[in-house]
Amino acid sequence: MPKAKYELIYRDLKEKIEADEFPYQELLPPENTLIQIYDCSRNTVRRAIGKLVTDGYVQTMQGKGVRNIYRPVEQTAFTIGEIETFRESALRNGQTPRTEVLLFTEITADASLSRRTGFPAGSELYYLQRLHYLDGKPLILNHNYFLKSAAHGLTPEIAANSIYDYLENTLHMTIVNSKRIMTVEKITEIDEKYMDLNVDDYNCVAVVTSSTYNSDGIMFEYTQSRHRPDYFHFQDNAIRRPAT
Amino acid sequence: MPKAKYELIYRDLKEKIEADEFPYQELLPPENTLIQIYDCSRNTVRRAIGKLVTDGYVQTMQGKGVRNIYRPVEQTAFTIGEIETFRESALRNGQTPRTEVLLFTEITADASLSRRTGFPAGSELYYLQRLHYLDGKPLILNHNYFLKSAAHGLTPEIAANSIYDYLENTLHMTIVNSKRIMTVEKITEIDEKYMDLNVDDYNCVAVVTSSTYNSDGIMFEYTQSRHRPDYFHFQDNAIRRPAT
DNA sequence: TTTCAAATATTGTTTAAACAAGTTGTTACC
DNA sequence: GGTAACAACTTGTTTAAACAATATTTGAAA
Repeated sequence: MPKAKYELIYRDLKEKIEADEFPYQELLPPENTLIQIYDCSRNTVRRAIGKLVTDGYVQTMQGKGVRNIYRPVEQTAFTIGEIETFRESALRNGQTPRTEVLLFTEITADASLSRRTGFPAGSELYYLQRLHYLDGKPLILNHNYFLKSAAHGLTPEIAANSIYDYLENTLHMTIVNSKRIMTVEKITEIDEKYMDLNVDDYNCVAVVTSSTYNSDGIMFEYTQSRHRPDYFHFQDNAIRRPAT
Repeated sequence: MPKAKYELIYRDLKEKIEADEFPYQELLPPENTLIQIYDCSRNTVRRAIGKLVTDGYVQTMQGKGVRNIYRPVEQTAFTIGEIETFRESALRNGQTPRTEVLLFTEITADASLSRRTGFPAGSELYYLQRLHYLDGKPLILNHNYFLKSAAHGLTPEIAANSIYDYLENTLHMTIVNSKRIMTVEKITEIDEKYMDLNVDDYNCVAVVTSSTYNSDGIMFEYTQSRHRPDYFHFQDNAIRRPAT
């Protein structure tokens, strides 16, 4: 339920751009027109446009206007670009998700694990291994570490569905921020076994390591996602800051 | 030369956070204090803080304050995360960059190339192959396509230094926006030859495909960067939008 | 017709103010 | 001591206004 007015304007403009209601490379209506359309102040319109800029949908040009530079992307397979659960991502792309829980244990972080994950030594954690299928194909092997104090009550049944759904809707946690690092690593025997890969074919996987924070500023999750290389697809939009 | 006040405040706070002047997990001074420190309005302070949020440096909590969640990252090798030239990135990480131009030609986009790159068919282009070395090691093999009309006067000598430096400082072009897609691809013979790789070791490379726009909204560059997998490292910070 | 200056249109920055919404601390009351 | 109401503090949203900076159009003068 979005309440903020700028959020509504942002979504409306975004939908219109995606629906091709503004021609590619052409200018959107000027701010003054949008102010009348949406019956709001200039700041509110500008805030909505600012979000479209960071999305890479439009480009503002001082003195000229706001140009539509949105291009639809071909959804090859699995696409990430925001904090989105596997399920959300799959459904958005019209695919059928399934998750298999390979391992569900509780562990205490020792010095080594603490260094690797960033959890304080001695933290009580859930450690899970999960395999994500898309349209029947195993694509992602996840190693999840959840802080027990923040995700208490987690079960294998929940893990087979959506952990985030549980955290957000049952525990009422608010997920805010996720720092991610992408690398490419050599395939392991576990990868090979579960993701149906063959060293003679691909001998690497794409690895996304993420540390996720909730609204209390607590890092409650550390996850390593190992992706089948032939289905890995990550999108990004970068903005160049003016010269220093 | 940053002129905007919010930009100065943003940079000052960012430096202070990186210099550990605010303790990790603690709150920054409240807005009202920052208003006095920087002698500005509340909006201006909030704009600076907003940029720190998207950088993943801080987290705002309504009713509580702004928490520092910045963690320094170990710079393993080559790190991307903004629009940055190879040279800028290398120097920022204290490394020695060198670029070798393998190929410098001028071509006209046919239907196939147009479909692949997004340039209109018939576009006059520069096509370059460049090899980027870091501390003597060949790490990135670039296939660059530049729109001739936007990058006229490009020479192999310029390409061996910094093309962006030429575009920005000589042609006075303003680079604004870059859409990037990351995938993992099978290694090619060219990759193997130039990046000193061995199929028996890694048989994949990390591929970053980028389409870059200037301030006129023109896509003037299409580049495919093929990275040595063992040195590839991409950082990102994602923010979860509130539930729909 | 050409050229230069002024006016107009558009986005960029900053200030000020009011109210909303969430958190924390205090105080009065039982 | 416990609790509930209240006050104080903090961030979130929105409006209004003024001026700056850039691009385009208009119009007057040569």
